[in-house]
Amino acid sequence: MLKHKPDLIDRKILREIQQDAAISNLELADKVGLSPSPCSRRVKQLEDAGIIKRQVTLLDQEALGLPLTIYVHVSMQTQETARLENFELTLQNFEAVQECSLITGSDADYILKVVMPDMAYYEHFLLKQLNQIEGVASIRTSFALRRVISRTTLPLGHLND
Amino acid sequence: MLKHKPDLIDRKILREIQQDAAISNLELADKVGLSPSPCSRRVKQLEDAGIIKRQVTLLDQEALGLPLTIYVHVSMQTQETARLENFELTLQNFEAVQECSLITGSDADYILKVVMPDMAYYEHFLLKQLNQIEGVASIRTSFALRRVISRTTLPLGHLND
DNA sequence: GGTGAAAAGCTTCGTGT
DNA sequence: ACACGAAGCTTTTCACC
Repeated sequence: MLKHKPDLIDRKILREIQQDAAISNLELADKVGLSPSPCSRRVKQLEDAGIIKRQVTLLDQEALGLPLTIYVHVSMQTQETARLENFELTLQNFEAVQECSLITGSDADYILKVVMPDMAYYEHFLLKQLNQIEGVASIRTSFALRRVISRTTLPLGHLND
Repeated sequence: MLKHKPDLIDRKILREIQQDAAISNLELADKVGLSPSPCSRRVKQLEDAGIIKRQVTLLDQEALGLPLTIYVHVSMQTQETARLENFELTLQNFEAVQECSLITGSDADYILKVVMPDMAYYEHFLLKQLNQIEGVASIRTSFALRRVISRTTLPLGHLND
């Protein structure tokens, strides 16, 4: 899906705004070596091309009282479409679930990343919510001891000419 | 780490700006039922309290030619501190690594989430980069067949009075 | 915390190169 | 396609209620 292949300046723009969405067009233009007008034009084009999705504010997990990050591997009894759909739909209701992917190459079917205030909350989530969903066969829990890398910036190196 | 416990209005603010960092203070104030001045005051307080970290722009993985999301479980030969530190430091150089956590409750030591343009890139990453790091014992690869949930918004429900 | 006004900043044009 | 410059607007920031 590479309709609008970003050139060198586009990539500079993307690099900057990925790190800081609050940057003004003026400062952005300066950093990428452009004047404000063509810079904002390029940003708009990148939005229209669907490359720029949206701007979000990142909060601090610890400061909000969510020190626990947990990776959960979920296996399903069957791979029936209806079962999977129901599982995925139910999961949408749990705000603690930051990520969920259907995966292959593992004994599990889904991998989840969830954040929690403490163990009591996780126990409740595990036994009363996740484990209650129809079709769940087994669950394996991995606690994150330490966050080594946590990035929202996508790599752009593969776009080089 | 709950120095400044956010009240109801704070939580409304956090909910809004988590979803859209581009919202103006005027519109934000309106949405949370405040006038602009106290609203911006609260946002500043939340920043000072370390609850608000920063604003970022999210890009589209597919539009950028990065259709592959891969979860990688890495086991280390030993848990020697120096080895782990070297592994973690080396990993910082790989922009494709979106997340990396040291985990327990699994046979693996680290779980990684990486994004890739295609299989050839991943093969290179796996054999020439990840596998070359001192102390890596074994690597298990799980391809994401489908992204079910991908959120950057932290849950706030546990803060309710 | 609300209201108002002033000041500062940004974005957006048009024009020219 | 980019640079420059002016106009117009929004936003932030006070002082005061």
